[in-house]
Amino acid sequence: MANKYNVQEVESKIREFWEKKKIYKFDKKRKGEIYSIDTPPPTVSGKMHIGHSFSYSQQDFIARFNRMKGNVFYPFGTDDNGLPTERLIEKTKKVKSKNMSRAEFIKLCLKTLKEITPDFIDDWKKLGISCDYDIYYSTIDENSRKISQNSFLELYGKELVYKKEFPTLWCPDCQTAIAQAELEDKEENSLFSTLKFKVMSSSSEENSKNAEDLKNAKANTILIATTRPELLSACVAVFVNPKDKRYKKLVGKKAKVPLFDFEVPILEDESADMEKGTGVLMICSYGDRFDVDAINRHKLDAKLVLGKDGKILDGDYEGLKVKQARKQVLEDLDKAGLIVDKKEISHVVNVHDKCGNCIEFLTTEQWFIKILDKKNELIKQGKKIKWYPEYMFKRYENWVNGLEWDWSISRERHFGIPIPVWYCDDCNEIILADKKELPVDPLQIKKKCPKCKKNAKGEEKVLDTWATSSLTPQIASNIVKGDVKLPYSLRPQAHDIIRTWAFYTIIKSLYHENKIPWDNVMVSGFVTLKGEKMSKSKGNVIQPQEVLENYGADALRFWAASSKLGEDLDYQEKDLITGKKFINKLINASRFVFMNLEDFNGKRPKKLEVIDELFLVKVDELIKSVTERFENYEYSKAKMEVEKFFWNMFCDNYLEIVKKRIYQNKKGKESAQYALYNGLLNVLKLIAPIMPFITEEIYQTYFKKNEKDESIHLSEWPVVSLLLKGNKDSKIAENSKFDKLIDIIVKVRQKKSDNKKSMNSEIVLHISKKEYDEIGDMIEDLKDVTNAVEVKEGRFKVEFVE
RNA sequence: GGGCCUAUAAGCUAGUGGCAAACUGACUCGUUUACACCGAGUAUUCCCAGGUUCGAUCCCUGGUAGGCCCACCA
Repeated sequence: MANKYNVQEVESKIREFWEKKKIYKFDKKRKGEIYSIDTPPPTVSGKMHIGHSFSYSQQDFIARFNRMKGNVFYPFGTDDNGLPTERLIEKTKKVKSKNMSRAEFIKLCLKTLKEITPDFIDDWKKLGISCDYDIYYSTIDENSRKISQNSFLELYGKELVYKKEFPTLWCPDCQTAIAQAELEDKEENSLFSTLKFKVMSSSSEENSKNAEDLKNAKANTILIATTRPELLSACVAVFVNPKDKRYKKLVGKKAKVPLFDFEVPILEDESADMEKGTGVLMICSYGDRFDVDAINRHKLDAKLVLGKDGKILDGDYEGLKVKQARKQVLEDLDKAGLIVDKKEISHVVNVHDKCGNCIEFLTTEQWFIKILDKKNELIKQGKKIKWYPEYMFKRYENWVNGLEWDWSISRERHFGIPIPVWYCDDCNEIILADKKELPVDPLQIKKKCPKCKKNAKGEEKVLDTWATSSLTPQIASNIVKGDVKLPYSLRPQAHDIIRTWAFYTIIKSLYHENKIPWDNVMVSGFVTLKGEKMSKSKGNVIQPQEVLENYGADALRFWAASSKLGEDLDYQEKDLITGKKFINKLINASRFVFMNLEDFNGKRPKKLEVIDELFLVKVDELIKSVTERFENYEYSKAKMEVEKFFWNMFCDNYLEIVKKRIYQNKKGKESAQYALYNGLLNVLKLIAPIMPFITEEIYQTYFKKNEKDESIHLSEWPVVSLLLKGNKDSKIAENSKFDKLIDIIVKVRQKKSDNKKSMNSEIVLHISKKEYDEIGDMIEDLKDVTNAVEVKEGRFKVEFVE
């Protein structure tokens, strides 16, 4: 091994070795239970970002640990069927999906994906993510399309999918329906305007044909505050609270909508908050979700004023976008003297998570999956899964409890998996695709209505990307022909998509297989920079490619292992440096160990020196603890324990203790060699899941000739019994002797330091009789490490030899 | 407004019902058979208040601050 460690060189050499030898190939015949991982397919976005490198490292620790304990199924996929991909293609290819035919655009998407995906995946390989990249899926490939469309058909058959015309969440910018889970909050400044509505003293007998009378009637005025004056023309009612005495007498009368001069009923409804605004609430179709509820409740007729493009449909404001219309309406109201008060407020509005634009409610025909009547069952499923950290289950539960709509799965997009249905032009019959023809694009295939034999029209909508990515376990299983079944062992993911990916996957596997999708979920946090979430807009982005270039994958992974599961981690350059130092130390210690192992035959000597045996007991304790840590997904503690042990126990103490014995060919040399060899090998194995490159490099350089396994990552996870033989209790008792020895060494070092002497200055050491008796069989070692010419009984004292 | 998480040294983090700890940084010292990307040593600390307890940084209650999710959108 070269003296100077060239990270780039070594890591790419090791990577090539892994690929050539197919170290991470899934082989179901390999012994050991299969630990299956539902790998998150990253959205193809050009480059891996730091958050990816963080969370994928964390799942890889677990994957590698389990590979050494048995067998691992670890596929890789990319998510590339939705809006983000459309946007990426539009941006990189400088095209507008809207201006292209669907077939043309899809062709371009697929072609571009083919170009960019390999480079994209390469970043994962460079990080040392140990997936079997041959078990690969894309959420737009044939297998995925087939499974996704099949899921749709199956759920339709079970009456869990339905189509309905309903006011749904709509993004005017993306021009598609969206799901509740795709909403995000955004703080926005708005003008909160108080408008004058005339109250007509109409009774039930009177109506508008007596216009003359009404005009003469004594017209009261009520004030209504709103942030959405552009929806005035869609006003369908005015609500007051039944308990509100101020407005009691108005109930049953009609209010005249300012500017538009039509009348709407004044109704009592609990939802009107007496404290808010003027206590009077106007209901428009549709300002928000409460308008939707209110209109349904009172069976009011909705008015359609907004088009799918977010523009006003007709009237004086036709063609204006929501915000323009708002401005114009306000100006006109102002001119007419209908505004009593205006104030600037800051409030939170719902925006689409993909584009950040305000959502609207539009009545459109959409496909839904039933979930509202299954809340309890879905929570029950969630409870069967083990969540790491445990409290993440709460987030899931809260989300399920707070659901208000069924899952809207259809999207008005070009690029996506088509919904496999046709509609008869004549009788509107829904014609389903045949399972055998999947995957299918209904726009490409002509069908006839089985009833009236007329031509049927293909559905233009596509499935939302979550409708497909919620099937990743089934998609991956299908690649290996069902060798891996649900439930998987593990779903790794970040906490922001509990309400989407985790939730939807749980729904699908409940509906399709009546199972939980996985036994365990491990939830990663985010990467922050100085406490702030990284984002391109803030410009505080760290590129993992640069980190890999400067420090290497092992150091990056070492950093990623320093945060507890579920917790956000602040990016700190110094952590990378610490990782790099640790790598260096591993290299140097290994070189030193093997410098002294040239005449070592690999066999266990008949008798181990006490100190060596005790050291190996320490290693055993470490193995036991680290194994438990990994089993509980506590990789950060595992890392910390190995790091600490290696640096302090192994290098600073044990190596120092046995140095002289080996240099000077003293008695017990073989015993020390044996302990060094096994101690180092086990430490390497314990840290291998976290730092796969350097451990492999050291294994190949020094251990391979004696060890049977082709790669350290295919070697067996260390087991405790190796060293802890015989009476366990007595070993532990003796073990405290080891600690005692360390205590004395520390005290001697302190004395030397106090006296400004070098660590290898010669001394005569005095220790108490009790100590002397206790560590009696290790006196030679004590002499070696403290450079004492003599150890005497008596009060503790360090005498310096001139 | 509801739920959840977090609060420990200058920084980042472990940890425990009984002398509070690692790493980085600071300071002092040392370095000739792995490593100066090293070794040894020193200093500094448990958010606030109340309770349980012989004893609380840890458990309980309340508060404060920060983060996340949800609700609020007239």
